[in-house]
Order: sequence, then C-alpha cells, then structure tokens
Amino acid sequence: MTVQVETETAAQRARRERILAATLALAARGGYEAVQMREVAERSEVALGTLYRYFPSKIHLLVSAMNAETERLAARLSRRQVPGATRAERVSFVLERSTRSLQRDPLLTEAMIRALMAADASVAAEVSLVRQGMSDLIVAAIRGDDAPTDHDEELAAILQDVWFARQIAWLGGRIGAADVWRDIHTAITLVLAD
Amino acid sequence: MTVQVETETAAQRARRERILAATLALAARGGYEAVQMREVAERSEVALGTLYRYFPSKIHLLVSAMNAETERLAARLSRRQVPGATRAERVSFVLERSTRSLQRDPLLTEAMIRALMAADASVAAEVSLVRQGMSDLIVAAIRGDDAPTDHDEELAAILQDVWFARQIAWLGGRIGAADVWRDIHTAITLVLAD
DNA sequence: TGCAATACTAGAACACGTTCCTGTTTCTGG
DNA sequence: CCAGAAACAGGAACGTGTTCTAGTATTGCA
Repeated sequence: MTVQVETETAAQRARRERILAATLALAARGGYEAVQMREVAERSEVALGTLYRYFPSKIHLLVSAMNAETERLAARLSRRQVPGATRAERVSFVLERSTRSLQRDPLLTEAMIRALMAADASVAAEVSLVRQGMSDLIVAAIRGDDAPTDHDEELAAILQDVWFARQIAWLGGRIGAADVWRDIHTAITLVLAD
Repeated sequence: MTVQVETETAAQRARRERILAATLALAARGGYEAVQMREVAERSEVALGTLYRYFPSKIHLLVSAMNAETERLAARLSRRQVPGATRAERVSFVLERSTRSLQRDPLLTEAMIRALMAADASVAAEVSLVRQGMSDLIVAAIRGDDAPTDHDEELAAILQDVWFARQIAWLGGRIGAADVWRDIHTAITLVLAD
C-alpha cells in the first residue's frame, strides 16, 4: 500500500475548483436538494463519472465544500486578536460571528449541515477536519494567550455540540434563526461562568 | 379547517401496529438502509400507498418508531425514584441507562437517530415529541422532588444537545461506542458541578 | 338497506444518487 | 516520439424513496 504523492495537474486543480464552485452556487440557490450530481457535473463541465472520481459521494462533495468555507471563516477570524475580557465574552464573539456568517446564506448552510449530519464512517476524516477547525477557533477564544489545556478542549467540544445541535433544530423547523444564537449564548454563559 | 376526531377502526390500529413492528424488526436487523418502504409494506401486509397514507415518509415512520421506543424507556425509568445524592449523579444515572439501552441495539439506534437528523420541518412535531420526552427525563433527574425551573430546562437542553451530537459522532465513525458515554459524562460533570 | 365517500390493493412510473460501460483524450516512462 | 496506463466524456442502467392510477373493498350515513 503506497501513499500517492500529491501530483495534480493544473487541469485537475481547475476541475476540482469548478466542481466546488458549482456546488456552492447550487447550494446557495436551493439548498441540499438543489445540489444534484448531474447538475453539478454539467455546470462544472465534467462528466458524471469524473465528478464521482473527485468526490465519491454527494456527502463528500458537500462536506469538502463546508471545509473550504470553514477555512475561509477561520482565516478571517484569526486575522486579529479576539476581543473580550472574559472567556465567555471571547467565545461569544467567535460563535456569534460564525453563526451569523452561516445564517447569512441559509440555503448554503442547510446543504452543508445536512451533509455533515448524514456523513457516515466513510467521510469521517473530512468531517473531523471541519470539526477540528471549529474547535481550534473556540479553544483560541477561551485561551486569550496561554496554551490550551485538555479542559479547554472538552469545553470547546461541548459548545460545538450545542452549536451543531441547534443548527439541526433550526433546519428541522423546531426553532427560529434568532433562537439559534440565543440558545448558544445561553450555553456559553452556563458552561463558561467565569 | 376542521379537526379530525380520533376515529380509528380496530383494523386501522392493527395496521399501524403491524407497520411499526415491521419497521423495528427491519431496523434492528440492518439499520436505516434496511428499512425499505416496499419491504415494510410487504411485511406488514399493506399496500405501499397505504403505508404512505399512515406515515408520509420514511423519516416520519422512523421518528414515530423512535417516539414509541422513547415512551417505553421513559415508562421504565419513571417507575421509581432516580437514585443519587447530587444532580450530576442522578442525571448520569438516567443518561447512562438511556445510552446503554440504545447501544444494546446499535442498528436500531442508527436507524432512528439517522431519521431524527434527517428530519425537516414537516416532521417537526414528531421530533419535538421525542425531544420533550428526553428532556422530561433529564429535568426530573435534576430536580429530585421540586418543581423544575427554566434554568433546569436550559441545562437539560444543553445535555440533550451533547447527547445527540455524540450519537451522531458515533454513527459517523468518529468516536467509538465507549467514547459516547465518556463524553456525555464529562459534559454532565462540567455543566452540573454541584 | 343502499349509496356516496373514503380507504385499500396492486403495480406502474418518476426522481435522483450511484454504478457501469464504451470509446476517446491526456499523461508518463522509456 | 511511442506504447501502455490513467483519466475523462457521454450516457445507459440500477436501486430505493415517493407519487400516481385504476380498480376493489369498507365505512358511514340517510
């Protein structure tokens, strides 16, 4: 079992980017169900079989798209020091920005979160990437400057679980968009009582 | 818009129960994907169209099955006083029993949790029932005897979010069955530090 | 009891994710 | 540059959730 070295021609990189761009465009327009594999293939000018060679399932495709979006968000947030005197304030800042960023494009978010939920073991690696990115953001906010501890990781994991579950409740029509942030904020103040 | 009074003939009640029984049997045997609508219809000796008249989608069907199972669990747990001196101990007792009860039948659990995740707005009512049932269990455990407060409801909501998200992580192959309970226990002790 | 409405059966048909096949293009090592 | 390998295009085909149709049985009511 040899490890494949990262050799991707320019054409391949271009295809991958066209595919992801088409995915984001379709998702932003009509959410999860609008991301149809035939349509993605057609828009990215790639055969259906090729699409499946790049992304072995619709779930992989959408989780990869979410990972790219998460990286963009993280890059934007980590540009400068998170403001706030207490842990709760700093984490609130980060999670509110994240939540608002997602809610700005509800259909895109619906598509990505739905894929994240539907992910089975074959997508575990990609999902872990997304989760690790979020976790890093939260841990960095808890610690103003110091090195993170295991305890911080646990707190971040809980907050992320709440964050995730609240998004699902929102997608499931059980709570409104405003409730999402309110509930997450409640969890932050309960868990991070300084 | 008139409200339909609950008139269900004996034959209809029997059909509904045959359908749910077939669903549980198939789910316990092969999980979510083994619950195929044609197969459920055939086993419950009902036409496919009739199955869809009773349960308008596979998700409705599985969430309804989960609701029935949750009620059975709640009935068993509420039979006697929850043991434990502290809130954390009592909640741990209830959630460990719930978690173990689910993990005893991993494929059935996979089917039901997956449906719960995939639920969109059209299933919101049924999903809320399941969630309310779980919440009642947790709140009752937090309060030994007293009336619950809003604060208790919030704590229960957070713990349930963690519980739910950890089940998803387990289904997604990102953590093992043993980790599920360990993580939930961690959350309990962090959130309910007495 | 008779009849209109509703419920049910059996099965075809449709949609979309996924797989597979055949022929062509592009890449890579010698 | 050439031969073989790998990647790609185009599209048929399959599986399963869901919908639809036509005919039959059941129910509720005057």
